Amino acid sequence: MSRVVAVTGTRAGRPRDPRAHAAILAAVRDLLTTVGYERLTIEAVAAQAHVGKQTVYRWWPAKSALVAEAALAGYLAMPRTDSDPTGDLVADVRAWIVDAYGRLADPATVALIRGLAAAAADRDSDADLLYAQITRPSRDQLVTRLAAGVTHGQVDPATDLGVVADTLAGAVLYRVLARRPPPTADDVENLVTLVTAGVGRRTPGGAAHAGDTGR
Amino acid sequence: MSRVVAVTGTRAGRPRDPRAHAAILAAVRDLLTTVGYERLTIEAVAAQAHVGKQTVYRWWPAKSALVAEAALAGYLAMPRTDSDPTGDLVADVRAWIVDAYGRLADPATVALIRGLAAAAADRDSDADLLYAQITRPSRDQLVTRLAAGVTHGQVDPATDLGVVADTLAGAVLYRVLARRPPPTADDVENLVTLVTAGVGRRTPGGAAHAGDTGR
Amino acid sequence: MSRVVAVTGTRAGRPRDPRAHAAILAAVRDLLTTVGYERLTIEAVAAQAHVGKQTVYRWWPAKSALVAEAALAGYLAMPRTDSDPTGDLVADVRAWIVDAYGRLADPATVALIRGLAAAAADRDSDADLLYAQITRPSRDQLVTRLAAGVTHGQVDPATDLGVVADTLAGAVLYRVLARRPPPTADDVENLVTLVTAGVGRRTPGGAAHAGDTGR
Amino acid sequence: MSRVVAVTGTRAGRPRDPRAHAAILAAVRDLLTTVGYERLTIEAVAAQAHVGKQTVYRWWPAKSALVAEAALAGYLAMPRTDSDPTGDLVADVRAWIVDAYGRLADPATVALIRGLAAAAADRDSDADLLYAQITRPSRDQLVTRLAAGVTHGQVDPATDLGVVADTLAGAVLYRVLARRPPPTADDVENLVTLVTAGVGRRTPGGAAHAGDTGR
DNA sequence: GCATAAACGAGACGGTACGTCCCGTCTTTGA
DNA sequence: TCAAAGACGGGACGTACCGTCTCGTTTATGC
Repeated sequence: MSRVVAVTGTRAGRPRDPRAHAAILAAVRDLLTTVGYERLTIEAVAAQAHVGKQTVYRWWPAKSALVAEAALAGYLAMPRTDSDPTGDLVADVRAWIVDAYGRLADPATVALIRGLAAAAADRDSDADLLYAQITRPSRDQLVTRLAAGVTHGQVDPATDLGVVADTLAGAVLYRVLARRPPPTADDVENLVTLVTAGVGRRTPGGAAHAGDTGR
Repeated sequence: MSRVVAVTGTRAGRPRDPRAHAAILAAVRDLLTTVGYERLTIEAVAAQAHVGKQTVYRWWPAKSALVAEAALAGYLAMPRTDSDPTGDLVADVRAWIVDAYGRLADPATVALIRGLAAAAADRDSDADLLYAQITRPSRDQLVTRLAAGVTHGQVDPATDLGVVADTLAGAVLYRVLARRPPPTADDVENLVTLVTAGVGRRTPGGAAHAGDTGR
Repeated sequence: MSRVVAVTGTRAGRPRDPRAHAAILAAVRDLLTTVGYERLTIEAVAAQAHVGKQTVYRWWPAKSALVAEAALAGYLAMPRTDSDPTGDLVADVRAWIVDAYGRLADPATVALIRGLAAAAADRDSDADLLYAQITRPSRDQLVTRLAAGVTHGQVDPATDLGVVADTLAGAVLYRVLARRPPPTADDVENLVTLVTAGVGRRTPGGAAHAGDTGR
Repeated sequence: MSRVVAVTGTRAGRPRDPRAHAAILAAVRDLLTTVGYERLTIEAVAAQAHVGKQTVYRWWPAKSALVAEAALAGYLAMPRTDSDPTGDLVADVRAWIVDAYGRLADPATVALIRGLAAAAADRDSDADLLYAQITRPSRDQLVTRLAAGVTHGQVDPATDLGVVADTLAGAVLYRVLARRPPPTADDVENLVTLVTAGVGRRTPGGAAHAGDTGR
């Protein structure tokens, strides 16, 4: 019957069980890989995690949020962190592209990305947050490499590196969603060429390059 | 998506009612716009179209097929057909990009694209078909313009135009799915620069970029 | 798409399946007997009847309604119809009481009566209807016998037979609900005496009998 | 219903809070009146009493026990204790009946009785205990009055007063559960007649009624 | 014409999952 | 040790849709 509220910040009541939390996210990842986003049900998640449905609903408002957190909680294969920029722009861009497509060899990663795409379609509020989270680490890595290119004089300083990174990330995502076959070595090389040429130093005052003069 | 009718003679029985067919597709488009793919139900489609559920199931096997046909049956805003290549590569690419983003001003178009993305995530079988249908008209138009660029000597003949078109389409699709704000004039210009520079004539025999020559 | 309404009274759509209807009521009776009203769940009813939950909810608004119909649909053991009034008031009343208590030997009957009591507690609207249905056949039979008693001059014509019948029915119901042990022969005899004496011919103008004079 | 406390010395630890105890019972009575037994939940009781659920479960094993104690802890309107037998059998019986029905004017009393009936239906173990507790004070009072009638020669000494009292109590309970409208003055009078006549002095050695005497 | 056949609106069917409520238990902080 | 708070695994609730299955009705072909 005491109505005194604790002064300290720790709330009364049983604290959240981290094991349940982790089991739920693991179940989401498994089910996403096996049955896909549309056929993933919260009922199945709870069952597989040996958890009451209410425990899921207590912490996540919707299936999309669940998938989002599962993806962001370290279950999404991340870019290799050990490949630092070499200073060779072409090699660096090629390495990034190869790495990005390479990670798509893991079915769980592909399933998570597709799930996130579907989740984003369901969550107006933070769709761009979700996409940012998916692509940011990769994107930042690419931006770093391009910035090194600027330093080495291989990349035009006027280039908006963000636009380049987003475009490349979009191209990769597109292949995943459209379920295109993995790119061939030629495809990769063409993409490398497009990007490296596209960001190369340009004559001041003109948006186009030497080809313009051939007109 | 609808059942193929035998070429040899018309079968007996009441023929398919085209009014019901159209009403269903219209209901799909409306519901996609208002509630989105995930919350679109066949029950609601049938109710809104004043049609029995069986009439829907008779002609479409799944929700994704319904959405696909709704998108392909003229409900998806198509690229303007009246803008022929001018021969000015920069202007042509810019026109294409502006046109592509411009069509996204229609909420119904955006809803259909998102719906198709979700449907494709659910249907391995025809994901690339769906994406091809969404992006092909646009994509072909861009390829045509780039090919004109080749003719005019503005585009390197070695360029794989398909890769360029896919990359640009992916970048646009990415912005739609991620619900990014509409691109600014600067964004567009940066994208134009990236692409036009990327496809420009290069020194033969090398993947090296324009910057190489300027050094 | 035709909007013409049929002239006939038969509604469109698939008609109600009487087999599902019967299976549900049978399941209710079984479960009522085995687990009792409180632990009877609609989920279990549907499962046992091999029926979808919605089919139950489509026709019955609540568990209480379900139990009510199960009881009234012939699943409640009824009074023997072959025992006509003999004209001997004491024998007739005794026969009625013995019969009433005898029917309580069937566990299903007892379970149904208890379930109806609980259901009536849940259904303000028609609790007295429910009780009337439970007790009416018995009650009417008793009223018939007492009426014969009036004809034979054994029962005071001023007696409100309904009050008598309700009182006796209430006494029986009370024993069921209170789970009293079955009445002994003496109990029955005492009850017979109470009633037969209570309805006996009285001197006109007075509510009480000879005992009054002792005052 | 609450746990028995050892007589030998007070145990260590915080003593039971009587305010919580009382608040719980009050909440039970309120909820029983407002929502009824079926929709009364322990969760709601705890919330309304500003008490933790565990505090309820610590002292009461089940909803029925809670309702039982609420009824017995002075929340059930009791018979008036100031009306002693006058020696006038008819007046005494009439007073008892009027008093019994009069107490049913209080909605909380009616709700408690209905709740107890439902609880008893759910708990084989103490159904008769519950009923005894509800009806005993009333019942005993009636037996006392009838016993006075025996003394005054108005009641046949062979009468089993318990059977009479139970029958009358059952009749009253029946009206409550069946939600019959309050009895009219005529109904009361008829019931008084039935009982007073039924228990009146009879000719020795026969179960026959007053009418037998040919009067 | 008149049978046959298919499509139609309607809606009941056996099911699955939804998101919520409550069960009875457990685990924390605080008195 | 009791109490308030509140998370936990679990079960049932009543609802929404799924995809299927009758119904009566409508609209065509073909005998």
